[in-house]
Amino acid sequence: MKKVDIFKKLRSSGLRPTKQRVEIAKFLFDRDTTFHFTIESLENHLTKKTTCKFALATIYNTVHAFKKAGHLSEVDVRGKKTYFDTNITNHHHFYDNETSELIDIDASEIVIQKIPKAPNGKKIKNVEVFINLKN
Amino acid sequence: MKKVDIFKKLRSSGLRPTKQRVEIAKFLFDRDTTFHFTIESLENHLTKKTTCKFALATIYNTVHAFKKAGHLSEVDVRGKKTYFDTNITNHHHFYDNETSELIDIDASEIVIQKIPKAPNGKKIKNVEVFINLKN
DNA sequence: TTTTTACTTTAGAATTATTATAAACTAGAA
DNA sequence: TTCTAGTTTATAATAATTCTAAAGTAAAAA
Ligand SMILES: [Mn+2]
Ligand SMILES: [Mn+2]
Ligand SMILES: [Zn+2]
Ligand SMILES: [Zn+2]
Repeated sequence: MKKVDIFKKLRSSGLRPTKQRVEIAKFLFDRDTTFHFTIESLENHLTKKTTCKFALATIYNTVHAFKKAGHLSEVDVRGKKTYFDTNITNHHHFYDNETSELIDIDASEIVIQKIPKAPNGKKIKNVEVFINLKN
Repeated sequence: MKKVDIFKKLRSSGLRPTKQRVEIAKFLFDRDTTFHFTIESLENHLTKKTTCKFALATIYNTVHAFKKAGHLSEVDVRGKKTYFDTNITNHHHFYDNETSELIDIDASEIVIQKIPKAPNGKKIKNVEVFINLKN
């Protein structure tokens, strides 16, 4: 991903390209495959692998701005911390409870044959399949 | 559900039948249909509809004991609060984001035709389908 | 370029859900 | 009854997240 694209992610999220935000965007989007992260894991990476300083609030604010702009999604995982996902396509997850690891499942890999109709006056927005793993 | 059964729930959870615990168990299990709740909604009910006093810690402890004994399950819902479920069968959920309401879907109402195999050395423990609703 | 303005970062405080603590209380065994 | 282990409770501690307001900076205006 080029610098231009990083700036595009920032601009389309209503964010000025400050050095903190550029570092965050580079880490999140300048890569070949998508991944899952928490604010904590993101902060760990940033403090270890970059030179600039990051206030926690800056990380929270930037991640939320990306999410609001549709550049990140959130995954529901049991537990206290929020998991984010750079894969914003419709997809599903394996969850390994031992390692707390999320693994993507492409939407095409799961086919649902039968599904109930939505209740009175409601529509189905999306269907999320979550597969818990054991050893 | 008879008093005997309430006592059985408590005993099988390793809990003595104190007045607080009996009230909690009666509210959770002495009814015809299962339901979903949070610690907060449970506390609201208990303080309004019963005469005895409940420390928050007692509610947390009792609910967790029921969960550990398998009398309650936990549902993953986006948000900060933990949702519990008196339906302990394998089942799925509709989630109405407008009202924050969970609606049960019986396991038989969803049929999955195709599912990926679990990664290396792992097995599938269970499959949870979560259907988000919109208006 | 300088000035100005609006936006941004930051440290620390506040908030919220949850869990831990330890003293006063109680169910049930002896 | 007495005794003991288990229980309730108020309160403190913890952990993730959000808020605040002062100091700093990007980019528009002059
Ligand atoms: Mn969650
Ligand atoms: Mn949750
Ligand atoms: Zn994913
Ligand atoms: Zn349910």
